[in-house]
Order: sequence, then C-alpha cells, then structure tokens
Amino acid sequence: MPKQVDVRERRTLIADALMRVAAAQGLEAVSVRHVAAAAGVSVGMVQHYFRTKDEMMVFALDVVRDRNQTRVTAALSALGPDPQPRVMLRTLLVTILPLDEQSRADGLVALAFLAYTAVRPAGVKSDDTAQMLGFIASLLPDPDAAVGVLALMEGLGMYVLGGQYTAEQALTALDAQLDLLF
Amino acid sequence: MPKQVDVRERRTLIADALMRVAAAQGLEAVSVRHVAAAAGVSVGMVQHYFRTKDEMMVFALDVVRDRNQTRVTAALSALGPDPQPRVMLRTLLVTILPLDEQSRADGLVALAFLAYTAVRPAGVKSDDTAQMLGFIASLLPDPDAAVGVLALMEGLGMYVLGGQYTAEQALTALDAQLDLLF
DNA sequence: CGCTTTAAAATACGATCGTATTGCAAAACC
DNA sequence: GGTTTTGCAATACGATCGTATTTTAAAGCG
Repeated sequence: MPKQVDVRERRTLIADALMRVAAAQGLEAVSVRHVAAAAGVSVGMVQHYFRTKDEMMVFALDVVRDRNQTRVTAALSALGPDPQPRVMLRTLLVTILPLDEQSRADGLVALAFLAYTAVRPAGVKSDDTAQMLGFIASLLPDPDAAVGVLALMEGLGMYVLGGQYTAEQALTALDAQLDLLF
Repeated sequence: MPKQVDVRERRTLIADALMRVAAAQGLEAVSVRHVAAAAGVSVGMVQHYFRTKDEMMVFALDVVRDRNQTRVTAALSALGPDPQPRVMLRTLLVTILPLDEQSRADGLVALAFLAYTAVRPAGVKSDDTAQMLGFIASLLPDPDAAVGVLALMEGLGMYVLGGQYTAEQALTALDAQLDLLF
C-alpha cells in the first residue's frame, strides 16, 4: 500500500478548502468538484476521505467549531492567572465576534451552516450552546442573564457579518451591556 | 391575448411556494422546478414571471420583508392610542421574534436568505436595519441602547429558530433586558 | 371577424451535480 | 520479493440544474 497518511490532516485540508469556497461564494457553491479544485486535489481523493458530501459538510462544521473553541481557550489562557470575571467574559465574547478577517470567514461559514442545519432533521447539530451558556452564567453576577448575553453576542455577530454594524458599534454595544450587568 | 392577469399576485403566488420549499427543505432545495411544482404551475410560467432564478429569489426576499413590516405595523396599531414606549418596543420585538409557526417559517426563510445575501456582491440587501434602529432608539430612554436591543432580538430569534432556546426563554431574556433599560 | 398580442405550457440544451465504478501504482507485510 | 492492501486518479452515469426556444391557445382590439 502507499505511504501511510494522516487521515485527519487530509480531511482538514479538504475542509479548509470547503470553507474557503463557502466564505467566498456561499454554501450553495460548495460542490465536491469545487472543493476538490480549491484544495488542489482530485475528486476521487475527496471521495476517498468523505463517502458523501454531507459527511464532508458535517466534518467542516466540526472544524469551524473546534477552531472557535481553540481561539477562545487561547484568548482566555492569555489573560494570566485569576482574571476578573468581567474581563474573562468580555474576552470570550470579543473572541467569538467576527471582527478580524479570519474569524469573519469562519463566521460566514458558521452562518451558512446554520441555515443549512436549521432545516436538517436532527443529529447534525451539537449542543455547545448549553455549555457556553453555563460558562457565561458562571461569570455573571446574575446567572440568569447568560441567555441574553449569548443572544446579544450572536446578534451583534450577525449584523457585523451582514455589514449593518461596524466592529466599533458592536464593541460599544457589548461594553454597554457589560456595564449594565456588572 | 389571454385574460389580463394580476402580475404581482402571480409573482406572490410563486414566491409563497418558494418560501414553503425553503422553510421545509432549505434554500438549497429551491430550484425553479421545485418551486413550480410546489406552486402547482409549470416551469414555463415561473419563467414567464421571473426571467432568472435570482430575480425570483430577490422578489421572495422582498415579500418576507413586507410581511414582517405588515405584521409589525398591525401589532403596533392594535395597541390603541398613545401606548407607552416600553409597551410599543416590546410589541415590536415580540412580533418579529419567530414564536409562532408562520413567523417561524418566515424566520427560516430570512435566515436562509441572510446566508445567501451575505456573500452576494451588493445591491440585493436593503437597509431596513437603519430605519428599525431609528425607531427603536426613539422608544428608549437611552437611544444609544438601540443597537444592542436590535442585536439581542436578532440573536434570540436565531437561537429560537435553531431550537437552542425556547420561546419562554427568549421572552424572559427580552423582558429582563427591558427591565434594565427602562 | 381577423389580426395581433400575450399567458402559459412544453420541450430542448448544455452544464453541473453527487456518486459509483474502475484502474493503477506504491508501500507495507509475510 | 511476491502478494496484498491502500491512496488516489480517472472516468462514467443518471439526475437535476438554469435557461433558451418553440408551440399552443385564448382574448383584447381594429
């Protein structure tokens, strides 16, 4: 057999290409052929690592989520020991907001997938929302406010992605909310 | 020539079918043929009223927006004369949230279109955001809080659509925010 | 009434889709 | 070192896509 290959790495390579296509031309432009071309590989190779297109999509969605998770934990651990809850929360929220170019691309992909999975029967979506909610609640004076905080961040992200809000507007609104809650 | 026909009505008939397809199977399932079948008409007729698929999509998006607008003004005018700002604002927000089945379908369509237009070059999106923002600001003690209120509502709507939040959770978070602001 | 215009259907066309199938070369294994 | 397994490419297949073209029939108008 040919040289042993890192399956996860190959899959990620393809998923990255998928996300580039999705961010640039939308999820509807994501086809096996386009993704293969964007990755610089053959259609057959994509098929080798993903039996179906849906399998590929689900994997790519997982990659986006993992990346977000990684960004968040990195930003949080960069805060040093024993940061104030408010600082931690703000860091978390700002990290997830699509403010720079890379996280903007991720956000576009996540948005496209959101619309994609909203209709799917089930099984695809995981519940990182619940755990995020719990974490936010642990940082707030009033844990019940977590639902609103998460929703506010999501909404700000949407409007930033859509171009209706600037990054500054989003940050201002976020800080105003934190002022209210702390 | 055949009987004169109400063009707008025919277009709306087709757009309604489009939205039914999009709400049930996602925007990717929206094809000229599917829409025609869902509307119970021929492909040729769809082509007669929309020269391209994109033209059809843009029209459908406009219909969704108009319907939302209509719902809001109806709900507001049902409040009677001189309602309190807080009541007006709450009515506005609750009306837009996808809490019942019909507005949920509209919300799904709007979400799908959001992902669709986020990538499109330009021209498609209108700026009803700005006018909504102004209206909300006029109802708030602190007009600057409008940005956050609108984003919160959008985020709540997303999570309700995605099934992560229940309608009750969304309403509770909304009222909590109004308590903070008034 | 006959001509013309137009709503609507039917069909055709080439491109692209997801996926199945087949072929082949390279390396791991006995 | 031959055999077998596996990574990957190539290609084929039928379905579906958006759209162009052609036909049919009905009704407005002189």
